[in-house]
Amino acid sequence: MQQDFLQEKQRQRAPSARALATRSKILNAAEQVFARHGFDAASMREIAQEAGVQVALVTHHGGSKEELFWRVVARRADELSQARVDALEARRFRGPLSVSAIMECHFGPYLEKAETGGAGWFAYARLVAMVSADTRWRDLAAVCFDPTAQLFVEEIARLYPETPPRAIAASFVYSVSALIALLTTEWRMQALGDERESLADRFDELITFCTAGITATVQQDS
Amino acid sequence: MQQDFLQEKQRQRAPSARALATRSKILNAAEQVFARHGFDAASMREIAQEAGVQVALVTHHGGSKEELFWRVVARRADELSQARVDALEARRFRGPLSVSAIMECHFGPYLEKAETGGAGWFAYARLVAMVSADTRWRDLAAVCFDPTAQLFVEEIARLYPETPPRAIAASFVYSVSALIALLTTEWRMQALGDERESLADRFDELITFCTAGITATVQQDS
DNA sequence: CCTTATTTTGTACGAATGTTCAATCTAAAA
DNA sequence: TTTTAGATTGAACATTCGTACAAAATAAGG
Repeated sequence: MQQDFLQEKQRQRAPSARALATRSKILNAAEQVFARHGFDAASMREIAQEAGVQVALVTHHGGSKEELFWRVVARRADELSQARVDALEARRFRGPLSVSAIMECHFGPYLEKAETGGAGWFAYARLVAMVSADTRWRDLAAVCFDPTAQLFVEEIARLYPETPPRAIAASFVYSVSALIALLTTEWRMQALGDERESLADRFDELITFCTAGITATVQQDS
Repeated sequence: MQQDFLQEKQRQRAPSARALATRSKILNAAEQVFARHGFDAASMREIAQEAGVQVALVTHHGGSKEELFWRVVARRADELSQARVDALEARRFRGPLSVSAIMECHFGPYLEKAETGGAGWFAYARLVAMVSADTRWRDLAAVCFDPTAQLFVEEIARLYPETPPRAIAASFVYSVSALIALLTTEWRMQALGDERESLADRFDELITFCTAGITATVQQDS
């Protein structure tokens, strides 16, 4: 994805290897702190401390607090969006698509990254929840999330040409919100009697839930 | 619901009618400001200004900022929980329950209140989203939300005795998260092509979605 | 080696925050 | 009417916040 929303300032030299390392260290620290406290309660000072650098260095690499949040979200969103589109393309070659296949192409790549990529991707899930819930991040969502989501909605719409797109868009948003709930409100499920099981099993269950929901909705509205 | 988590200080006189009025004015103002900016970005000063009173008066009636948030959430949660339980009881007299009937008893009372009760209930939806997403409100959710949710989960579990409760709890959380998404991320749905329609129609669609999802999940896991 | 762009440090500023407290006003109770 | 608990005001406190800036350290390019 082209990141034209915040270009780097003009450089005369390429950033040094060490600079790139600290830059990544700062983004990781910001990701953890933002996920832990939310945007407003997170402080630049805690981010700096978590990264082991000075406060001004965070500003130097990340820009303002708001710009820093953009960079943190966009970094993972770009990687994940690419993986989702790739999964969809690969699946297309293996025959005609179904609703469950499309949802697997959307949920699957995140599962793989979360299982192998450590705490960063779980923190990212909390950031997605924040961005989706707060109208303040409208533009961020429009840049980072909407294009890929639009792609998947259209893919489902192709399966049901006589169903109005709005019904599909709504049920897709419900599905994504359920995914975010799975990743961010595990404590609430446990409080209601859901003991821990493997993340992969939960994903299978979720895909069953969403596929049935989407199918029932489009059939009712067509 | 018994509100033992923060009792009033001992009084020698009953609060005057005017005091009760300003108290309610403050809770309403806090509700709006919390919903608008989130807990951390909301300021006691903006709440005071919105209520047309001094800052110290907000503290006097609401306690600390955190206590004030509890009071704001608990006020609506108690009323809504009562309505949901009443709806379930009333429905039981009209014959055997189904999944869709149970979900209607959960979603319906909110719809009625939102359609007649003005902006307060829409603000409350945003507060529920915050509480559900942030582990900081674990105790608040346990007191205000979990008992009623537990009741509905058990009601569904009674329909499928051979299904493990955790599958039902998970799909119920997915359903509630979809309801919250419907109420708080309308802008995201519109960005994906969902034009505005009546709230009641959206609720019908959502119940279709959730009923199908729950039914498919419990049948797969039994 | 020397120059210079970049990275990193340390510090400081002004603004905004939640909370507290004494003083004043209101109205219920005696 | 007198008394007094409670409601309301206004101002102040200490703290934390995001940001800016100059100086020092680093490393790349000539």
